[in-house]
Amino acid sequence: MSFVITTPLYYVNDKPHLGSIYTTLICDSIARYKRLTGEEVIFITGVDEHGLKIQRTASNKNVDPQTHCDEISNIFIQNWKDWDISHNKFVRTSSKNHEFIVNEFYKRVRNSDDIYMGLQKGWYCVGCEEFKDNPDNSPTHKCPIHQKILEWKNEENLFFRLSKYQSQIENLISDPTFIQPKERRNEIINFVSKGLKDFSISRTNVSWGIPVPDIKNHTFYVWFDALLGYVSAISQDMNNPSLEDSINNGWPADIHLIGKDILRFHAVYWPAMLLSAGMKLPKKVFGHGFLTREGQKMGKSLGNVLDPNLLLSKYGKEAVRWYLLKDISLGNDGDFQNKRFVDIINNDLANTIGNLLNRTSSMSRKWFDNKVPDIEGVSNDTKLALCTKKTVENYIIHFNNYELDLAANDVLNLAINTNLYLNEKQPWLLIKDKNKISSVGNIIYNVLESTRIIGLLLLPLLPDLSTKIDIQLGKSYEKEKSWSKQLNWGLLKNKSILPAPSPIIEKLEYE
RNA sequence: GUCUCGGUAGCUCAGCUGGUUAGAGCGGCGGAUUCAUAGCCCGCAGGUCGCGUGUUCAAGUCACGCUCGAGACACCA
Repeated sequence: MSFVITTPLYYVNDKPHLGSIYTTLICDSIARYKRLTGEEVIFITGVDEHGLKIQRTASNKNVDPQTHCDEISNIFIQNWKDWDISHNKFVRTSSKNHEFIVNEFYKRVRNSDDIYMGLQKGWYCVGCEEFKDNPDNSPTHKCPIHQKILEWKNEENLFFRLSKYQSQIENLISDPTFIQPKERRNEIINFVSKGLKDFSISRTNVSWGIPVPDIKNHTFYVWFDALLGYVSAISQDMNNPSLEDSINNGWPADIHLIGKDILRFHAVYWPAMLLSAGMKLPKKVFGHGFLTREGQKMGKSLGNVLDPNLLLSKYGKEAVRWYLLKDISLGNDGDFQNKRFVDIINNDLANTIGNLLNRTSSMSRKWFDNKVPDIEGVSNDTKLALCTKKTVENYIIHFNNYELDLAANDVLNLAINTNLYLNEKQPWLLIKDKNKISSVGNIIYNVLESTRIIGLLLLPLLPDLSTKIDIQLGKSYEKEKSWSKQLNWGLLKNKSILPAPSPIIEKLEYE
C-alpha cells in the first residue's frame, strides 16, 4: 500500500506564484513525514497545459503552444528543485502517455453510457471566445472585458452525466472525513443538494487540447483532461503505461491537497467521473485557504504580488517554510506580514531552537571535553524525558490529522520547555562544585537528548535545519534506521564528539 | 437576493457539549541571570469577548434580530 498525495496540476499560464509554492510545500512536508514513518509515498505534482488561455498566451508571444508549455513547465521544474520539493512524479498533461490515459478513461466512461452529445447554450463573447457566467446581472448583456454585446449561442459539446451520480455523491460527501475543512464541506453539500446537472467535457473551438476520439474538432475540456493527470502520473514512467497500471500501482489518492477555489471539481465532478469509470475514489480532498499580504488580497491589479523567488533568495527556504507551515493553519486563509515573518523566524528558529542548541552544545563541550557527557545510565522518567515523550505523541497525532501548524508548535514548545529546564537546573552554578559533575552530566545529557529529538521532529518540516542540528550534535541520525524508533528517549551516545557550534539560521532584519 | 463561516488583549488567534478572578504566541514595559546567537528565564499588559434583546440560578459559550467582514450559489481555472 502506498500513500498517494497530490498538489493541483498548476496551470502554465504563468510561472509559479506564492500560492503554488504554499500548496506544494505543505504536500512536501506531509510526503516527507509519511516517508519517515515508513510508508511508501507517491507524491504527485505537475502542470495543466491545455486550453484556450494557453493557446492564446502562446499566440501572443508568437510561439506555438507546446513551446510555451515547455518553457513554463521547465520553470516549474526548476522552482521545485530550488525549493527542494521531494515529489516522485511530475506530470505534464501535454505528454503522450497522459493523452493515452485520458482516452482509456474516456472509453470506460462512454461504456458506462455516461457520455452524450448535447448543446451548450449560453451568452457568448466573441472577443473572449467564452461563455459568460451571469450575463443576467447586466441589463445590456455586455461582456465586462470587451464591452461587446454577447451573442446567444448553441455549441455542440459532449456531456458527462453527472446528474446520474447525485445520490452517490451525496453519500460520499456526507462522510465528514472526505472534504476538509468543514466550512468548505458545507458549501459543497449545499451545492450538491440543489441538484447536479450534467456538464460539458469537450470544446469545439480549442485546438490546443487532447482530441476526442472519433469526433472531429472536439478536444477534451479541462476537467476531463487535467484531473486525469493524477492517474496518469502514477504510471508515467512504466514501459507501457495504462489505466490499469495506475489502478494497480497506487490509485486511489489518499489526499488531494488543493486551493479552496477548485474544491468543487475535486469533491464532486472528479468522484463522479471515477465512479463512472469504475475506479476507486480519493480518500480525502483538502481545500486550503488563500494567502494575503499585509491584510490585502494579492493581485496583479493591486501590484502587491509577492514573488516567491525573491523570498527564497532573501530569506532562504527554511524560513519561508516555517512561516507558511507553522504560522498558518491549513484550511484558514493566511496573511503574509513582513514584520511578523521576521519576528517569528528570529524568535522560533534563531532564539528558541537555535540558541538552545548553541548553549547546550557549548556547555557540554566546555565541561565534558568537547563531547556528550559520559553518564551512568539514562533515566526515562525525568521531567524532560516525559515532556519529550508527550510532545512526540502529540506531534504524531497532529501530523496524521494534517495539522502541520500544531505539529510545528509541538516542536517549538518542546524547545521552550527544554530552555526552561535548563534555567531551572542551572548547571552553570552546579559546575562550580566539582562533586556535582555527574549531576551536571545528567542535566546536559538530557538537554542534548531533547535537542536531538527536536531536530528529528523538524525533519519533515525543515529538512535543512534539521540536518544542521544533527551535524552539530555529532550526526546521531541514522537514515537507514526507523525514524520513529529514533524518537525514543536515550539514544544519544555517551562521549560522542560535538563539533564547535555555529548558528543554524541567520537572524533576519526588518526591511 | 438565498445560504455558510467569522467578528475575543496593539497584532495573529485558542476558548469542546453554558459554571471559579477570559487564555497563548508576537510586539511593548520592567526584573533576574550568564551556559548561549543582547540570548534564555521571571513579572506586568486591565480586552464593552461586534451591537441589542431573550432563555437560564449562571452566557464569550444557547436562541432571535441588527451590523461589519470573508465565502458559496456550476463549466475562468
